Amino acid sequence: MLRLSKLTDYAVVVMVRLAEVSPGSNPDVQTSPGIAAATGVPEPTVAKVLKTLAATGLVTSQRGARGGYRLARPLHAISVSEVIAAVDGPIALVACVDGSLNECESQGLCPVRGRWDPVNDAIERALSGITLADMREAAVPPLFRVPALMPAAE
Amino acid sequence: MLRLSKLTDYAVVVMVRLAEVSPGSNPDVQTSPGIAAATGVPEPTVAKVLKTLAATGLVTSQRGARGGYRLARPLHAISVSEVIAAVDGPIALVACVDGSLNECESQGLCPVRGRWDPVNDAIERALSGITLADMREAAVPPLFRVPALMPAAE
DNA sequence: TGTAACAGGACTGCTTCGGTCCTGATTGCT
DNA sequence: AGCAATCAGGACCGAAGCAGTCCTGTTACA
Ligand code: FES
Ligand code: FES
Repeated sequence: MLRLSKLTDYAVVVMVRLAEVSPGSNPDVQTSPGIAAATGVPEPTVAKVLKTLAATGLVTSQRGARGGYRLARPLHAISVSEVIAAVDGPIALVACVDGSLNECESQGLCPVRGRWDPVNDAIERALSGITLADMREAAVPPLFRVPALMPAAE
Repeated sequence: MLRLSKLTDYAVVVMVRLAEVSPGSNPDVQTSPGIAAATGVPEPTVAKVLKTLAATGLVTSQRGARGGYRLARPLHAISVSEVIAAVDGPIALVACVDGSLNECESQGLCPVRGRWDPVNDAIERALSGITLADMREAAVPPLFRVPALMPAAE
């Protein structure tokens, strides 16, 4: 349980990569194929992730021929909870989100009504305190990141 | 994402019910059908949950004719993380936990290797601080909820 | 005008989960 | 001793969500 989806991890990878080129290089935006080549993630998948992130406002897009994507905020200003919420939907631990059973609304004695609220809030708080910059720091140490070194997935 | 399974919620419901046993009533243990009738959860499902909890040691079982289940620890000594780990497996946010594949190709360059560790640890810490007693308190007062009752771990 | 790149879906195969049921093993009671 | 109640443990199936791909516009630059 508490297994987050691969898409979320891809989102983190992509956004970290998106921040790697920002410091004043020739292009201020990066294209989906370029990021895919740099990260080793399949192009359609990375495109899907980028579109999702753009829809939620975590990254900004520039359409057209010389278009691409850009981070809306620096890494240290983006929390993990935002990324998870953007990719995997809102952080809801209980199943009462959908109207499977109507007894939850009318009765008021639903066992799951407010039970998981403290847990939910605690997780939300914990995830809000971690930024993408922290995750990059945690992942980099063993081998420094080399662009275009990725052996790709087999 | 971060949607915990219904089984986990059932486990909480069942364990809270298990603690409701009258101190000194006829049986010090409760049977699966009895708990199912008291909670409204289908009998096979509650039996499955109980068996899982018993396998992990969160509850103790008494076999035989007058058998049943009993909490191994009081509610305030059981954290939510234990229940989640018991029902849904270990709290692992990445997919590389099991040896489905040869782990990763090379752990040194794996992007997910240590990246989610701080997040994982933060969630674990947050969940460890909440006990079943806290969840019961949060769920019991549907109409008697007192604003100043929140323990609030801030 | 032509091309490069994003936008936003629809679609499908697959894994996992939720839920049920069956067959033993064990213990108390008659 | 025999019977009944109860747990133990797995097998099984259907449903749901997820991962991944692809297609058809729309926009902007050269
Ligand atoms: S299931 Fe929604 S309030 Fe209970
Ligand atoms: S997925 Fe297991 S180490 Fe990367």
